[in-house]
Amino acid sequence: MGKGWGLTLDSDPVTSNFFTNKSNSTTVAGGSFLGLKQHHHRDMFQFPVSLAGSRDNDRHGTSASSSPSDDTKIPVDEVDFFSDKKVRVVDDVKKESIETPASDLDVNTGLLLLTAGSDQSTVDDGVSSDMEDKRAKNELAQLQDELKRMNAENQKLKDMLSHVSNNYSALHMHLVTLMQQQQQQPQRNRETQAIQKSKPEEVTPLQILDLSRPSAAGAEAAETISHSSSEERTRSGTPPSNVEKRVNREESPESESWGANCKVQKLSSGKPVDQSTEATMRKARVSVRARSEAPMITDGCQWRKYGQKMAKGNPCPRAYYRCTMAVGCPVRKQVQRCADDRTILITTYEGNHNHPLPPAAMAMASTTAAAASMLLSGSMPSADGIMNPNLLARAILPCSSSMATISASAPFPTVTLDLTHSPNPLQFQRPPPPPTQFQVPFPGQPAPVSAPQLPQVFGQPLYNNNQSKFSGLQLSQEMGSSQLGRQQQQQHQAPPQQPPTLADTVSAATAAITNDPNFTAALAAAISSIISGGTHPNSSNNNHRQ
DNA sequence: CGTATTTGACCAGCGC
DNA sequence: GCGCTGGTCAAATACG
Repeated sequence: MGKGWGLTLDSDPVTSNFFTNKSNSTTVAGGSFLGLKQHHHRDMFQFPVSLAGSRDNDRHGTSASSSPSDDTKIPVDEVDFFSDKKVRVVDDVKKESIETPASDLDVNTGLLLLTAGSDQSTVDDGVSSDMEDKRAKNELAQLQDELKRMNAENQKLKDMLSHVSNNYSALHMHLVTLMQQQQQQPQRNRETQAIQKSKPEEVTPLQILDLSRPSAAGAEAAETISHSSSEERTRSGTPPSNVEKRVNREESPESESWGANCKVQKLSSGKPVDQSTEATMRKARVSVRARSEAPMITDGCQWRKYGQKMAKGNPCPRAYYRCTMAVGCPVRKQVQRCADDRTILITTYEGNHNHPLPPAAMAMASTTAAAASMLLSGSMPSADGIMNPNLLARAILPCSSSMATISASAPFPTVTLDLTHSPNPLQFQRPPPPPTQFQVPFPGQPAPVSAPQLPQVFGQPLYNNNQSKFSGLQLSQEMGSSQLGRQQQQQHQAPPQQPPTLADTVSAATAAITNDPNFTAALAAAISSIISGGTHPNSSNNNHRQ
């Protein structure tokens, strides 16, 4: 297992790092939202907010810039800078006497005032030190005000993000629940009869199928949304293992998926705590096929390898991981390369997280949870084992309705999200990375990615401390760092689309967060898509469309 | 030295 | 019952 890409993620990188300054010493003092923006990100996305603090950053960037984008920006910044300066020098005379409260512009130019003042002093030494002190104090006060304002703004943005995140989770889970109900309506009678034949005291299909537990999404808000259903499930108490066994045995084994159901049975009989819930959660499997040179795809979670086996029919070993983000998290995953195409990495998830997840993990977890939920809701208790694939596909990957397939022959109900197809040939125009690299550049990295660079997730540096495994999520391959430009490209290239549904919006946000190499872009896209509810600002989603 | 990974052993289910 | 297979455990090992 390669060590180079071992990464960890803060429990909540957005709230703990992203809105604070502790992570990046190179950022602008003052803690502005843009302060985290690094030079190589600059042309990827910019919030439509103009903060004074970014100017110094740009100035630093201009000193040793070599990229074309920098070249184009340098003169503008310089001109602005000095034009402000000129104005500033003239204004100094007034300011010395009246000490007016600082406007935003004043704060911005106040930094320049130091330079201007010093320059001026070389020309005119007659300015009294009293005035200098006064002016310096004034500037200090302005800066402090600005700092406060920035902090308040950061706090507001933080709150907004939290709110949006909660809303997203709630909406997502609500959608899943609604779709479950929609799917269950025509089947309920038949399923109930079937179950009652085998075991009359068994739990109802609704209880069995309720996989909308928000743990996979990791959001507390979602937990409250499905609180009642979770309670019901817990109170029901009856392990659905019998139903599972019956269902599983109706399906023939498939070499590429998790095989026997022995583990579920083991779990059901072994541990007393929450067995029914866990067993129910773990029987659904979501397989993600994605192209990746990395040994594992990034899903935002921390995993620990606990086993490796040679699977039948595949020369590549199958690795077993369990989630280590929380003690006792039941989520496991298998990672195996496709026998036919070694560049395809098959990651199979099972279970739902019992702990909050960082946004990076939420994207994948909620997607897989939705897939598992709807898979089970449509197929698990029924004999045909098939739900409406279009509905599932649209709900999971609305942008790639042909890429979500359901394996009816798997020993476990398994939905496969095939993310190996790229509808956009532009995505493959970039030179292929070295074998040890990830195809998806990490957020915060300039493209192309080079392996030794410290990867970042969502604009935050990741600690390369070998605590866990992280690599590039391949939900959409070849997402370059120039995300915004590509998105704009894709907006033009994308075929005519149906009016976006809620699932579209949710998945768009998910995909954006998951794929985007620049968290600010992804965040903005997610927020925008959720808030606007239909404009698809993140056309990265269109990567999946065909 | 603590933690993660490796890898052989072990267990259970399933088919013959 | 036996062998095959998938999945997990845990001691040994590697690594920082």
